[in-house]
Amino acid sequence: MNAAVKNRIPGRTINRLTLYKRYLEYLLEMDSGNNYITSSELGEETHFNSAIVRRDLSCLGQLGQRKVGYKIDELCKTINKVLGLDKTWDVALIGVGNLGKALAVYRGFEKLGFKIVAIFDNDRFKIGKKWKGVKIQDMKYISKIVKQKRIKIAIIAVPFKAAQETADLLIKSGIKAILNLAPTRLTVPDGIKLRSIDLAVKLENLSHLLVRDR
Amino acid sequence: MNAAVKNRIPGRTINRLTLYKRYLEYLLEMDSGNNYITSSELGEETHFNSAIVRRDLSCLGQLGQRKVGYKIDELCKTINKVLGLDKTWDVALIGVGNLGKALAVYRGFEKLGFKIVAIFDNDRFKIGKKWKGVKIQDMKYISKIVKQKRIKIAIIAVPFKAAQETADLLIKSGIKAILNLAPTRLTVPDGIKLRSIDLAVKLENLSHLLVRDR
DNA sequence: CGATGTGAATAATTTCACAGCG
DNA sequence: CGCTGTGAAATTATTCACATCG
Repeated sequence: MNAAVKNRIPGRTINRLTLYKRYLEYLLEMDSGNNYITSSELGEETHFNSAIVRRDLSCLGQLGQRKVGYKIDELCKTINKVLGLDKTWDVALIGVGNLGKALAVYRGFEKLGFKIVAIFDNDRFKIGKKWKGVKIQDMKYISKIVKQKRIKIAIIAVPFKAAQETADLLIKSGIKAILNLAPTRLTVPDGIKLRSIDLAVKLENLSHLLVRDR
Repeated sequence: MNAAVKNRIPGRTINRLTLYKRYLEYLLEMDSGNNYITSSELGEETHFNSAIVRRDLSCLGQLGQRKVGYKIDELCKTINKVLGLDKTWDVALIGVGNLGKALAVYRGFEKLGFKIVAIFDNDRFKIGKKWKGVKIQDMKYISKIVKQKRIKIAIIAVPFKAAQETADLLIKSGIKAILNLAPTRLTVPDGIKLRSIDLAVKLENLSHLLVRDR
């Protein structure tokens, strides 16, 4: 059934890899002169136990050098590869409310390797406008353009009532991964990757913690 | 050391409670006529196993009725109480870039019980403007106003370079819980609640999944 | 020596499966 | 009967602790 189960890296590990990598890139940018980093240093910086740093990194192969640590640039490159960041991903953004707009103009994406190449909305006052050089198009062209450009990743930033039908349409058009920012649980077929950012979950978690501790 | 460790509800459970509650509220709004819901129905809807739904809900006390299920309105009320949502929380928003603006004008918050009562930025072109009736103020007044209004929750939506110092200032001013939207790991003292929303983590998780499965 | 990599121990979370009860 | 609530098993994740090796 599962073809690709050799050495599946745990989901939590993947999340931490992003955080490790962010710090490694910061170090490289700083050019501190230090070429190596130990698991304890990396752990301290990212607030994880050094043992889990080592176990996480051991998923990537034998990268460390005893007594020295991990070579920063090499480790960084390996993590990027595992995260699929050795290429740039074309991304479709659906919905240009304030949140969508925030994403559309956010420059950080491209640095990470995600390039918004298509933007859709169904507000006729927005259609035709450009954000960072990308024209906002009518949502009725989603299927055509996603297919044409072979886009694999989409960000859904539409109102929650429209989120599921948007997802369905995207998937029918060939999208393989969805980042859902609408505050609703999406249902997607097997094989489609889905991650959600849910503000309410985070906020209510905080308020719970506040009342829990008196 | 820990005064409030009687019946601490697991963090994952708390996250799911938000999702259960969202569906329950939807049902109440629909007024479908059905007053009860079973763990299987709730689980199916929220994509969780019915056993974990039952275990989660059992943390709240003995709420279910055998053969019938859980009374929707009662369950909803209990969850809200546990999540600290039986009152409205005043929230401070720091940073009115696109992301901050998206949050400032987002009407969903208030419905959840979070009211943005103070907005700060240090861009003098933004200071003085109003968003949804709340004036944007100079960040130098953070301490004064947070103390004055006794605000406990803050959302940080400033550029990542300013995030840590903003957090430090907020905490010194009496903030007890922070939702961090800046793409950086914050360090906060014990007792301060911190949750982060990290777009990069989510996106890179997706790209990893795409390359993992071919 | 001093760091990694990893078995083994521990902890946390989820799932199974069923007793118990209205 | 049909559901909840929950022991017990299974699974997953983290931490300890140390053999190993450059």
